Amino acid sequence: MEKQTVDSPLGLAIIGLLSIRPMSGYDLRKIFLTTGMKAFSASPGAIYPALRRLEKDGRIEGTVERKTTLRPRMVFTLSQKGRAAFVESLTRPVKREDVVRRMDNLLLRFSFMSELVGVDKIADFLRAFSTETEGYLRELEAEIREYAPGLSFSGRAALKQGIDSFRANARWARKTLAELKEHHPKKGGKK
Amino acid sequence: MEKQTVDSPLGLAIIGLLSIRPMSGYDLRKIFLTTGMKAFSASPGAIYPALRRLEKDGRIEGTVERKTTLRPRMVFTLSQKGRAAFVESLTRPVKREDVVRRMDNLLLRFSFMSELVGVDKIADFLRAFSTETEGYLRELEAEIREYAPGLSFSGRAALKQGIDSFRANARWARKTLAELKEHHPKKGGKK
DNA sequence: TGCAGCATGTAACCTGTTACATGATTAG
DNA sequence: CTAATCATGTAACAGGTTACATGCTGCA
Repeated sequence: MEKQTVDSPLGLAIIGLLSIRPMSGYDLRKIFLTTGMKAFSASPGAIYPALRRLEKDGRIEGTVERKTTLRPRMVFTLSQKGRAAFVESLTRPVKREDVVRRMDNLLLRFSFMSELVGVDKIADFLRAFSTETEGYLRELEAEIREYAPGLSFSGRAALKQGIDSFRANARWARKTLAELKEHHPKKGGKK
Repeated sequence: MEKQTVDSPLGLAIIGLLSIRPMSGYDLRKIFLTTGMKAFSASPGAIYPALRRLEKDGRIEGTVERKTTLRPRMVFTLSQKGRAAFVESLTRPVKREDVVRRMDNLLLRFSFMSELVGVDKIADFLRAFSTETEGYLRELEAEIREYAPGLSFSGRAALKQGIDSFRANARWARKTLAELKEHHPKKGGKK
């Protein structure tokens, strides 16, 4: 079987944006610099090598605009293979470890789902997201009950911040699932 | 002047833990594996090289227990220099960019503050944290107002998640600042 | 003409991941 | 004795950071 390509956060973000429309490296940079995707690196030293990796892997294709000059503008398009692999990666099961160590990756996956997978898959994602988040939340709550007395003021407060933050995520997932059901009632999704 | 040492997340976590008590690499691993610090790498391939870097830099000192055997146990202690540098790094100003791209680093810094800096510095930190978080929150809110119509269901929901999450952080900071004032009333801290 | 912004790239470096390897100690 | 756990490490690789470099384009 094909080797399991685990995307870097930046690679995944690029693929996701290209799934919306073809773009150049510079277009991607601007998005990372100016929108809510500021968490990703906008440095050319990260973006251009990432694009070349994805191209070598056959998941995107670059075509040169403005051929005549020495400074061409390359526009990248998601290939069929790339789109298929991306859809597959979007629907991978949500594990506890993803919630604990790769929350950013989960949210990134979610943000591109509507256009590429059915409503039922989105609902599955949100349900697993809730389950795992709430599970980890219980671990953290047990931990604070057990260790709180031994911790310093700021140590304890930092732990509470973690709990608050996972709690906000769990709430978000439940609310979003409810909205999803409201806007796409009853019968299954498009895929 | 000394070169500005920017710590890797793992390096900072290790220094912080060693500021509480001396430990071996294996002790650190266990903490990263079993406590709320799961977000850090517990792999030997990350921890042992990090310890060696910090030692070479003179910020920690390793002493061998159980000298006789081929598999020694090394216990690392924070040096005076290491402690001073750590305190300095804890009190560095909180910038907008820290909130946007290095939230984890900020929370890590905060978690070790009580034992090393005065109450007034902790309060400064929380105030700057609130200010910057709320500032970024307003940026995100402007963004969702402007772009929401053009976004897909999941794209919009992902943006909302970001807003929820920063909002939770802002609330946490204000609540924590209030608790701090309650428990350490009026007159300045120890440093 | 000159400058700001468009657009792409490279090189050195740092750090983390994965996988592998090794020996020591202790409980059953 | 032997398995689990303690304890430390290395090598190959991947990906991001910072700093630098270069050329094109439109406009004042």
